[in-house]
Amino acid sequence: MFRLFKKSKPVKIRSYHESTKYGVAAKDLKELLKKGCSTLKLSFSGAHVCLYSDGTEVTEEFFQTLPDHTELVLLCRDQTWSGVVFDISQLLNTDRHANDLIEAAKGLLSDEQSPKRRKILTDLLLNMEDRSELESREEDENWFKGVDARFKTKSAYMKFNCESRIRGYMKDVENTTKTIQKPRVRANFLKASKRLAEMLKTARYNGCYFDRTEKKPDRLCTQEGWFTCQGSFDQDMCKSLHSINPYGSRESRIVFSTWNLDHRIEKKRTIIPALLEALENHKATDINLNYFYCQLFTRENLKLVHIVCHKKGAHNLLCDAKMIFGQASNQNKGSRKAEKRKRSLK
DNA sequence: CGTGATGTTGTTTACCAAGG
DNA sequence: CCTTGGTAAACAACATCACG
Repeated sequence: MFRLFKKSKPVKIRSYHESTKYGVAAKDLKELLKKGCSTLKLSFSGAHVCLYSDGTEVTEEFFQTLPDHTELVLLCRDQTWSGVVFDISQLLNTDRHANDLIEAAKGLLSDEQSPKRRKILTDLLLNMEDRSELESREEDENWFKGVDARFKTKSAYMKFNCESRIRGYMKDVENTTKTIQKPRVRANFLKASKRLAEMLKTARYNGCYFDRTEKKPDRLCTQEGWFTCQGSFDQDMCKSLHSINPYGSRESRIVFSTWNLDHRIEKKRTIIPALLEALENHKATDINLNYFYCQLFTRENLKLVHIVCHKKGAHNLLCDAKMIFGQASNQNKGSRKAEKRKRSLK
């Protein structure tokens, strides 16, 4: 007598995108595909199955030899599953397994000899041990190690850090005053410089850029403190997708200090000389100081970049000649133009 | 041609002084 | 007193120029 019924084999099956596993019993591969496609709502045509663990394709023959409850992945036409690059999305969904993962990585690291593997493990740990949700000194003492005692919260420190960088730019403007020979120009420049300093002070040195507690358009980071590299001055965006959260750990905070606020139109090579030249030939009141303020100190001309995206060579960008003049008499015209430009940039 | 000095781009740190 | 703001010194990478 023929064996009419083969015994069904129970396996666990999941799809490419969803990590939820379903138990399915089938007596052969065809039945598995049929049942699998229906539970996972996938198209039957072109569907195939492989091992979750290492991506080995499951044939009819191979299927019969599988142990019960083997974990399998049901793939559509053209999809492949690499067992080595195992379920990355699950790794990123770390909140649930974060502590286990951290412990596991620390364990591996403790007797790891290969520098490359050490690097990978330490990078993983650096990103997993994210304390960015903590804000005060009491909550995350380690983050504040080496930070002046006057800072009580991370945001306050980051804000100061930003202010101090931007104050440095103002310093450069002030310092050029001393180098000017002609007394008339020098006096004009000093006046302009004083006015710029006033404007900057009113704006609180734009410290809001690094402060995650600031409102949306004012901060450069997310509410959690994530900053994204804006790409080198001549690129629209960063190809390497650099990102960092200095609020996350002491180490990230320190590494963040290597990130730069890069002037697209360069401060010393271009902006300051342009201001100087304008003051040589024109009355101070004819100059659109607001334009210079924006180029020197605001995100209109500043890009936050990872150090590898910070090009230190000449940028060869010029100030907009149309914007340099006409602050008072052409105020309306000028600001309308500025609005127009802003809109067309978006 | 390479090399060193100088000046540009930025950053951090320690320290000082004025003011609430 | 602590906070705030400013300064000076140190660091690193790159561009440019003069010199042997």
